[in-house]
Amino acid sequence: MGRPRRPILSREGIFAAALALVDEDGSEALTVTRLARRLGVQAASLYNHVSGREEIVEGVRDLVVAEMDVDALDGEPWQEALAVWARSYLAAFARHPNTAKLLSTTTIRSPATLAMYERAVALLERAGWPSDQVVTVFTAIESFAIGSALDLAAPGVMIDPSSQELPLLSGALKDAPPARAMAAFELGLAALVHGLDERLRQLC
Amino acid sequence: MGRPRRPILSREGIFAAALALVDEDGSEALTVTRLARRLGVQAASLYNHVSGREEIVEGVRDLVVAEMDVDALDGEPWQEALAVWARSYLAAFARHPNTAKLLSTTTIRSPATLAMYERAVALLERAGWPSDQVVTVFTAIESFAIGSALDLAAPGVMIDPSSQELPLLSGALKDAPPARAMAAFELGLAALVHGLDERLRQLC
DNA sequence: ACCAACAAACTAACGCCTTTAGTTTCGGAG
DNA sequence: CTCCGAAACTAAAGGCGTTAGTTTGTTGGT
Repeated sequence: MGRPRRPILSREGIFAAALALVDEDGSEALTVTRLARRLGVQAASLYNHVSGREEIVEGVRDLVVAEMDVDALDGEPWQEALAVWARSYLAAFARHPNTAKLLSTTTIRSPATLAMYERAVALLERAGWPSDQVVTVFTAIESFAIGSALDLAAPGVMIDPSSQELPLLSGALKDAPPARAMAAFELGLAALVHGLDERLRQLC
Repeated sequence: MGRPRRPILSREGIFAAALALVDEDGSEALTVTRLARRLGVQAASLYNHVSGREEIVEGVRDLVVAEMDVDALDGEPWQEALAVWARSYLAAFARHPNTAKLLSTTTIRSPATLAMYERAVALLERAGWPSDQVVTVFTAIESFAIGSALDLAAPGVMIDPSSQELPLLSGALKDAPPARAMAAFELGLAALVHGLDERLRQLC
């Protein structure tokens, strides 16, 4: 076949297709072979545009991070700014739940991600956090957000209703709100930010 | 070769070898082929003892969960009990950092894990949390713990020191404590538990 | 003591996967 | 117009999980 009259592939197109593939078929569906099939192309052709599967994953990460509200980190007060940003963080993963598993091991090399961190540091220093605690505070928030994103994508607790063991858990699950993961995120975020606020006040 | 005079394999041996393999060579090293090689056996032989790779992963999960201090969930007061348990949760993953990625997508089918949840529910109900919030509270804590475990296993922030961009982030990273992930966990845990405590008080 | 049944290893094979090497064809620059 | 590089291809190597069928050792009933 040789070179086509108009290029079929591009880095952006590959990343977008990869994200769509993960959204539709799950994180384990992101294989070079299946991605190529979706793009109407042989697997080897992708290697003209990207260095390998790993680079494709990083491309997906950039697309998801791009949906986060990084501008929120410029807001005031810091507690509110952090909460708004964290909500947009979770919202991005809520729109692409299957990417959470794919991206949870944070290979922090993506420029977009680093730029986001830079602004978060600025926010916390402006707020008066001592410089040796800035990274600690932000890490705590992000760990919570990542964990919540994974929980959001997890397929609810599977419990055998026939077994009479675990009566308390069964009951608690019945009473739990329908949007379990989201409710836990909001509750935890509020508690976390409130707790951090008191800690900061106590430092001054 | 046929049946050996004494069995070479057993479920427990397979799970233990799988955990050791992940500990030594990382989560992506857990393949049926490599696990078999480590056990001195052909890959297909494992299928006489386990149904497939997924069951092996669940076996690893059970081993890690077994290292957590579930008894802590019977303690008093609930804030302290939850904190002790969460620390043992993170400690288990600290001993086996590479398993975090393997287990983070919580297929909650393992009996040990469900039993742990049952006791957590009991703890929170004893503490006076309304029944429709028990699962929410526990989910928040566990999401934070899982996120922290992943962070613990992550290979620190890779930042190019030659590039003059990201000055704030570079500085903050220099000032951050050496055990960054652990410090973030302790700070976040304290804030989270404190915030939840205030929320509960406010409900009464 | 024999034989059937079962257990636990094996070999072979399928259909995926990632990646590399080499080939063909097209577009654009000199 | 020619030639170089871009962008598709085909072919292949080597690893993956899993299934099917085979061999051999152990054990329990007659």
